[in-house]
Amino acid sequence: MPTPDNGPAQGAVDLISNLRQLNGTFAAREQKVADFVSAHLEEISGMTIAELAGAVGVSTPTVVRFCRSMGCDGFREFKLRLAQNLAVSLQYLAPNQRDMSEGGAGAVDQVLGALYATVNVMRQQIVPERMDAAVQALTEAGQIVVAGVGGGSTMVAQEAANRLFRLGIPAVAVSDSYLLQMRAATLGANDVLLLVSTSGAADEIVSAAGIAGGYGATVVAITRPGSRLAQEATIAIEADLPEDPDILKPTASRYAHLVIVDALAMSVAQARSEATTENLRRIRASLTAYHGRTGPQPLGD
Amino acid sequence: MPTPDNGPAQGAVDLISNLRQLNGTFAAREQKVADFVSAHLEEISGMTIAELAGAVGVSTPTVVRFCRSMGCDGFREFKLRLAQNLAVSLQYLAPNQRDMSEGGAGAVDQVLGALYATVNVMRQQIVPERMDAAVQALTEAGQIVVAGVGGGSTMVAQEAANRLFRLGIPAVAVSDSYLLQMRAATLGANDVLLLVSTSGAADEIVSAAGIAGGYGATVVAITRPGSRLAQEATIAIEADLPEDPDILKPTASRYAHLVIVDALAMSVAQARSEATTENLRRIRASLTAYHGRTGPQPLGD
DNA sequence: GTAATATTTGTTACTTAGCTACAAATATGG
DNA sequence: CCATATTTGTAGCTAAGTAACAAATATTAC
Repeated sequence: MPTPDNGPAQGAVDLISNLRQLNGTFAAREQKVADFVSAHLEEISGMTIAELAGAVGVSTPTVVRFCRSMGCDGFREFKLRLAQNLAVSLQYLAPNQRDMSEGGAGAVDQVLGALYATVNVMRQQIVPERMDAAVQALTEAGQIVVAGVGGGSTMVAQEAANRLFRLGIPAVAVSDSYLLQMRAATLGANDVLLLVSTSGAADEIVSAAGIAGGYGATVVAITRPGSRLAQEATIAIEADLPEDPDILKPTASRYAHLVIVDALAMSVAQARSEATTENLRRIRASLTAYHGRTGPQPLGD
Repeated sequence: MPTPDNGPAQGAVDLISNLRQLNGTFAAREQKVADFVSAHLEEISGMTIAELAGAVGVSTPTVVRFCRSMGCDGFREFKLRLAQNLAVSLQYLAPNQRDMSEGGAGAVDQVLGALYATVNVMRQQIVPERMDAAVQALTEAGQIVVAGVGGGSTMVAQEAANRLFRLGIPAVAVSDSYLLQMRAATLGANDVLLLVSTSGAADEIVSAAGIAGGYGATVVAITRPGSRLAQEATIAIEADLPEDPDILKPTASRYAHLVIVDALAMSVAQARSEATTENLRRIRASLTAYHGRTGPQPLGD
């Protein structure tokens, strides 16, 4: 859909999603190649065309033809692009190879691995139309109430309120359950309730969505696909994110949610830029007067 | 320094930093190759060894030898690894090519671009020893006070306190300037003051660091290299992060700081795992009793 | 200062990887 | 059931990457 005709080897096209999309449309033996590639994504880049053909049980030209069907110029380019597409997650996700015990930077790498994996999955699942709809609702909102349950989501909610508030839109983050129900009941047709929940099953959140929706407010939810919250929401930005069962590790989905919030806030900012820049100028001016520093520095530190 | 002897082609080693590190130690003609590669990083993956050799003005075996010096098995592997290393930044950092105007997923991509860029820079600058030292201090801390100024850093500070608190260590986040000074004064030899500041120049933070340090507390700072805060801190985790001057865009350094905090918290958790798991078990049990759900779900949502 | 050794670099030759052209086999439609 | 498309494999070709050896250059010791 993003690229109706992939003519001269576009570097940015994601091979893997392309593979998923074309799945089923291949000729019989080419499909076998596709299956094998899907199952052994990481090894392909290190293989020769003969090895791959041998492993699949087809001839080498079939492999080349498969690469062409994928929009590549040949096997060489296919390998290269596949490697590049995978690199992001692979770079840090070297599975057992890395010692858990090595302290120092090891922990950083682990966090980064989870971060990359989560964020990439999120990127695949984002539906642009939903984002646009959410941006529009937020841009035109009279007031915005943001909420999230649990440690991670609370933080994201607060950050969302923070960012939106800076744009001159009355936005508050609510973390108390009862307060949330009350706030939800005060929202009207022109207001937005923005909810963040990894699971989408927390009662207080779903209930708040119902209440706000009942009063005609737009409910934007960042949550798991098909969850109760997703069903209740007016606009559901859905992402099914992998979570590490290891309870010692941090919840990586926070990052994905933060990215979504940042993207929404940025789009809203651009949409409202006239009103916004004036507001930011004022904030900056007051801060500069406060601690004297100037220069191209991000607001708020 | 991380890899004294790079024997059998370690996949995770970053070629580009390796290149910078080895710069100057190459033989004359190999150095010419290195220079050319540095200057044309992105094109290399698409070149043949003959093309590269021709462009540099050396023989093909010299190129192969250069690749070997870099720890690769040959030119093939070199190209592949270079492509992988570059992919991360290239994937989203396609400069002006991407339309600013395309809403929807475009904003997400922009945020992701900034995220990747920032986080990769951070990863390069992390000093493992500092991380280890910080982890040790935090692990053995009697109490921890966390603080950050400005929107982004405040969030990170709160998240840090949140994570550490879950591990059974008394940790609080302070956002009020005066309260921070007071809190800092109450810290003793066994306590830790964890400060987050992008600029490292905010008076209230630097002052708090001085006070806490004066009373013998360990001051851990996540901040800019050489900043006032970095100088004042006992353990400085330094990262010089690129910031987009566009005020509408989100502050990407938050992500880098969050990753550091997560990594620290995770390491502390592992260090204290005996005490920790019991604590987490209790939290989980109480939550489960509260909303009935179970399963391998991250704590707190 | 020169001989001896080590290091660096290029030339030649070889193996194999990837691609093209063509032919056989299979599927599709009338 | 035949004729036409489409798919697949075989054989051969080009060139890419590498190895082995030899020449050139730098380094060291006496």
